[in-house]
Amino acid sequence: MKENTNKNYTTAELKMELEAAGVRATAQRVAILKFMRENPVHPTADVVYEALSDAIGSLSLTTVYNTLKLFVEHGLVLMLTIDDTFRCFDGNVAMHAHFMCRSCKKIFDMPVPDEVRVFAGNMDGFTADDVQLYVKGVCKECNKKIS
Amino acid sequence: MKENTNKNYTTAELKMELEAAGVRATAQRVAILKFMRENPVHPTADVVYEALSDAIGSLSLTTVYNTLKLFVEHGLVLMLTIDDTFRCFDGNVAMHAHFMCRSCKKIFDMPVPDEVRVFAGNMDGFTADDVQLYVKGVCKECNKKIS
DNA sequence: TTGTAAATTTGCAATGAATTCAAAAACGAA
DNA sequence: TTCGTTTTTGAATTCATTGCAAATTTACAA
Repeated sequence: MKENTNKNYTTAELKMELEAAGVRATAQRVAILKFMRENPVHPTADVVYEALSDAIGSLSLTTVYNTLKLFVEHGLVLMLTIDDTFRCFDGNVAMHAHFMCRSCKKIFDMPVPDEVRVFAGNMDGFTADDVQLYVKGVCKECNKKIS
Repeated sequence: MKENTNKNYTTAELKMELEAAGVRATAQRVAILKFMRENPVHPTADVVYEALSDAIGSLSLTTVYNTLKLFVEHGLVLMLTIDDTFRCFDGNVAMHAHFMCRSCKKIFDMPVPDEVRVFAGNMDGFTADDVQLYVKGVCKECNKKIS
């Protein structure tokens, strides 16, 4: 529904972003943030690990788990829980909804109704820091195949 | 934010509901559906099992998992994926949002903005069958304790 | 009722994503 | 360089969920 602008990031840019967020800019963190920023996908920790383990021979899956958790805590990436069988992440932290296709399992980004944005501010006594709108069904492509 | 009306259900009512949904009404299924309908909580499979294993001595945790999965497939209960560390279920299938407190971990029901309801119909080529709005933050009670 | 095939339940073993932990490595300040 | 701290690594572990095969229950026909 929405194409991510897929620009490239320099190491300097990524280091600045990490330090601005208050996390030390190690080689592993720069590589993981670069992957999350440049790829408009919703990878699991394992997918990130597989994508980077060639370039960083020593990379450990534990480091990917730790780093993504750290990034979530510092607001650098989002954690999605749209599917209960795996945890995935999103390098696009701007507010948007997610659609997961029950057939092909792909996750799509979608715009969010304005009302959802203001929704979080309207809860007497409750303070919200994260709003996720998840939709499940069948995507355009799979609907074509079925009919 | 919203109190569930917590009426009692007769076995006859529950059996009728199961059969109307197309599932055979066994003793275990009636007991599990009764628990889900009468308790306005968001239990994990294990919580349901603990709640019922005294009354049904032979009950197996596997049966609870299988039955809740079956109920989800037949629209009798909802599965929530608001937290990635556990899967929980909701006996209230009317559309509503969920708020999870990061402090006490409780899950609250909330009304949903009307726009979210119509949202699912507005996606060119995509067909939606499930919409979940998850909000995380700190609940009223925990906010009081902190301040 | 009784027999029989199908559906359901049970309990234990297996799975696999995520975490723990302690040792090794990298870092940063002096 | 040295020292103390932070980060990374990988093997072992955890634990919620699932697989599976045997036991039980059910529906229904004879």
